[in-house]
Order: sequence, then C-alpha cells, then structure tokens
Amino acid sequence: MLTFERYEKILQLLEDQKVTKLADLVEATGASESTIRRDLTILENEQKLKRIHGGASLMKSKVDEPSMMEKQQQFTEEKKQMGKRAASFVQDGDCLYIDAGTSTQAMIPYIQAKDIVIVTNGLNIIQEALQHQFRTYVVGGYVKSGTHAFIGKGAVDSIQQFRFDKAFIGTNGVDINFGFSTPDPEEAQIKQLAMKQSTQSFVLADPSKFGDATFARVADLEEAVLITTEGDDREFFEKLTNVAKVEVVNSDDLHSHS
Amino acid sequence: MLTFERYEKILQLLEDQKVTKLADLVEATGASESTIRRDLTILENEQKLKRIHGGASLMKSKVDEPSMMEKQQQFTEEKKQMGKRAASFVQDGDCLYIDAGTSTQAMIPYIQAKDIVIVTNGLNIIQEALQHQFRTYVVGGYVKSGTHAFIGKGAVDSIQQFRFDKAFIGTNGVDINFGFSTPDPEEAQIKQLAMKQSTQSFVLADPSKFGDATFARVADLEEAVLITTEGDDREFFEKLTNVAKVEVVNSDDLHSHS
DNA sequence: TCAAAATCAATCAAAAACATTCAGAAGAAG
DNA sequence: CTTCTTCTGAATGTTTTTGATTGATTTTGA
Repeated sequence: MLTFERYEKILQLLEDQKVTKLADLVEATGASESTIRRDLTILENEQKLKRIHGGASLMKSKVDEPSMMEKQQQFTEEKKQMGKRAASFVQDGDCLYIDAGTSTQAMIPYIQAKDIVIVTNGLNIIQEALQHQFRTYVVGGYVKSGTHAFIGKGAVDSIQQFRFDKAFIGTNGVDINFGFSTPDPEEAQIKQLAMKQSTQSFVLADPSKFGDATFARVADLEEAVLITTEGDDREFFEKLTNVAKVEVVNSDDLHSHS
Repeated sequence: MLTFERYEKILQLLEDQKVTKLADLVEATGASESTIRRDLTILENEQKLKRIHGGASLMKSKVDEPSMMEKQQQFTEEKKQMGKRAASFVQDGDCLYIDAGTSTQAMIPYIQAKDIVIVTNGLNIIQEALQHQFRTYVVGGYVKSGTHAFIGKGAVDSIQQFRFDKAFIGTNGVDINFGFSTPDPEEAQIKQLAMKQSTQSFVLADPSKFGDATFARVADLEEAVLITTEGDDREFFEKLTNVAKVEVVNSDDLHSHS
C-alpha cells in the first residue's frame, strides 16, 4: 500500500468515525504501528487531524464549523511556517497578546500549549481562537475598517489592565534604522503598548516588509524577536541579523510537504 | 475505550440527564472510579461541566442555551420583521448599544439613519455592522464560547465609559412577574448595565420566549420597549400588553415579504 | 452534635501508549 | 549494477494513563 493511499484511508476512516484508535488504523491499513504513528504526526502537522492519546480525532474546527472559515483565507505556506515557529515559543500557562492581522492569525492553529490565555485586538484572531477553543479576551475600542483591528482609547485602557508573558505583533515595515513600523499611528500605539506590557515580544514579518519604513514607528529592532523567512535580499538580511534577534524559518521547513 | 471517547460519553450523559452520579458514569464507561474522577476534574477545568458531591452537573449557563451555530441559520421572516421594526426607531446621529445575539443582528441591515455610532459586545454584531459600514465600537472582555458575547469585568469597564441614546437587547425569557431574563448571570449584568447607560431601551424577543423565566433577571418589563410578534398565546399576550410597552409586528408585516 | 457512611484527593506501581533510534528493504538516480 | 535516498518495522527507553490503596473530607442520619 502506497504512503499516499494510507493517508487517504486514515482520513477517510476518521471522517466516518470522528475518533479512531491506533489499533484500528493498523488493522485497516496493514502497516505497522510505527508507520501509523508517523503518518499521524505528519497529518497533524498539516492540520488534517488532531492526535489524541491512543489514536486520532477529527480537527475540532471541522466537527463544529462546516468548512466556511476554512477556505475563507488560505494561508501561504510561508505564513504557515512562520506561524508554526511562532507557536513553538508558546508554553503551558502563558498569557499571550496576539496582534490583529493574518500573520499572527496563522500561528493559532499550531499552538499546542495547554491552559493559555489569549488577549487580542483583532476580529480575525477572535474567530480563529474560538475555533481552537482557547480562552480568549478581547480589548475594547474603535473597530477600524480594513484591518478590523480594535484601536483608540478603549483599546489602550483595556491593554493597560493586563500583563503578558509573550506578545506576537504584526508589522508593515522592517528597517535597519527606523525599526518596526506600521502606517497607522493609532495601531502603532496599540502595538507599542502591548509590547511594553509583555515580558517578551515577537514580531512576525515576511521579507516583503524588509527595508520599508512606514509612517509610524512601533519599536526598535532590538526590542523584539523577529520571526521571518530568508527572502532574496541576502545583503539586507546580513545587516538585519547583526542588529536584531532573528528567528529564521529555513528553506528545509519551507519545502517540506503540503 | 479511548480517553477522548470517555469525555464525550460523560458529556453526553450529562446533556441527557442534567446531573449524573459518579457510579453511573463508571458503569457507562467501564472505567474505574479514579479515572472518572480525574476526567471530571479535567472537564470542569475546561468549563464543560460543574462537579458536585457524588457526581457532576451541567454548567448553569449551558442549561438551555442553544449554541450559536444552531441559531446562526438564515434569519426567519419573523426575525427580519422584528429587526426592521427595531431599526425604525433609530434616528440620525444616535449612539446605539446593540447586544450580542441574532435577533439584534437582524436589525442592522435595516438601519437607514445617518451618522450613527454602534457599540456592541457581540462578535456577530461587529461583523454585520462592518458589512454595512457603520461606525462601530466594541467593548472589551472575555469571549464567551457559544454565544460569542464579550462579558466580564472588561466589558463592564468599557460600557461605563459610554452613554447611549438607545439600547437594543436580546433576551431568553419574558415573564410577567420575573421580567426579562437570560441564563447566564454575567451576560445579564452586561445587558443591565447597557440599559442603565441608555436613555431608552428596546428588548427584542419572539413569542417562543414568552412565559419563560430563566436563571438571571435582566430587567422589569416596564424598563424597556418590547419588540415582538403576536404569537399563539393570546391570553398571555393580553396580560403582557397591560404591563409592558409592546411594539407588535403585525401579521400584515409578517406576510408582506422582505 | 457526633459517628458511621460515602465521597473525595493524593500517591504509587503497573500497563498502555509514546518518541526515538537503528538497521534493513524498497525505490530512484547515476 | 551500484550508490544514494527514502520508507519501513522492530527494539529501546521515556512519558502518559490507569486502577488500587491510603488517609482526609464531606454528607448523612440518629
């Protein structure tokens, strides 16, 4: 039986039963226990199923949310990998601030840690967090059209009520001198404050943002860990790694499956 | 039997019976007493149930709260008409509080007034308001799974920063003596506060809510204008109109389609 | 109020499930 | 045909889950 056929069979059995024991899968496919385990790990990484002790279950999102959200926005592979890396920093019991935006949204499905709390100012983050059944708090404020971020006095007041272990921030510009920046000063203010309230900060930015200095500065490069991918401009990237703490999603990760 | 399946079974038994003895769960699952105890502590941590001496009971809030998804379907004609009526009270320049829930959501497409501001604690309301390009503010707070309403201290703090011209509130129970009520005390608190901060209040409730007194009281019948449809129970309806200010969507409206 | 009965939390050893490693098999590339 | 890579299954030691036992706590009923 081909590897790919096995994947199909596993997923099909799951569709039918919602939960499946490892032993059942071994019997159904004729493969060994080790192989099935490997398959499950891979399929879980691709968000096709959720592993549970003793077997696997359908993704929660598929159980109670019929695929609407799913195709609403497909993340690029790049974003997924950045998200996965970001999620790997989350530990059990953490209180997280997750900034509005799609980059940050992409990390949520990959968060494995238990007992975490998410605070956010993003409509999309709320939805994603709900789908994955995280304990979620939202800051108040004006709902900005376009980005659907909550900003303004209400947001500021809310964030000041919290302290975070880790803040995950999106950005529009990464410049060696000007640091992280974003076009809207109001949004910049929120990001700044969230980082200030957080013990540790992470900025997610793909290489298309490199070298851009947009209107409102958010923070210096030293103030956060930058999660990104390598990109084309090796020269800029060199300079970057000298100044900022950079977490690179390397090409191996990028080209592995899916 | 898999751990996950056991959880499902426990929750399902609870759905059926509202309270369950430990011994029953042991028998139903075939697991040991210790294991069931452990399961219960875990499920309680996840807010799925409440432990009681000798067993477990449903969370109060879940007692009769239909999940968001079930309600989410297309608006009924009834709801649309109630929404249209509610919207007719909105005037140019109003500051509105619009409560979480589908009844209130249904009014948004019908709002004609210009320069209005919407404040809400409902995820669905934000989305609908954005679609119709209204100036929207959101209160902070804990995101309640199920209804997707924002509640708790954050929400209270936020609402206290505002004054509204009109508040539109949803409810689960309309009882002659007990007034308006809803199953979750935390949600009731928010509704109460919003009404207090508002010059005028409207409650939207279809006749299926008539005669129900759920766990937490929101307000007396006199404190708001009730927007509803006639329904079957003429007798109850008579009594209602004696006590409350009622706006009835009459049958003509109902049958003249949107 | 008190003591017996029931229920509970905490602990521990056995069992089940797990990740990891390694050597061999199957395929692909040269 | 050989070499290299990828995939597989068995063996290893580790982690998680489980059920029994203990003593503490709560409820019951007199």
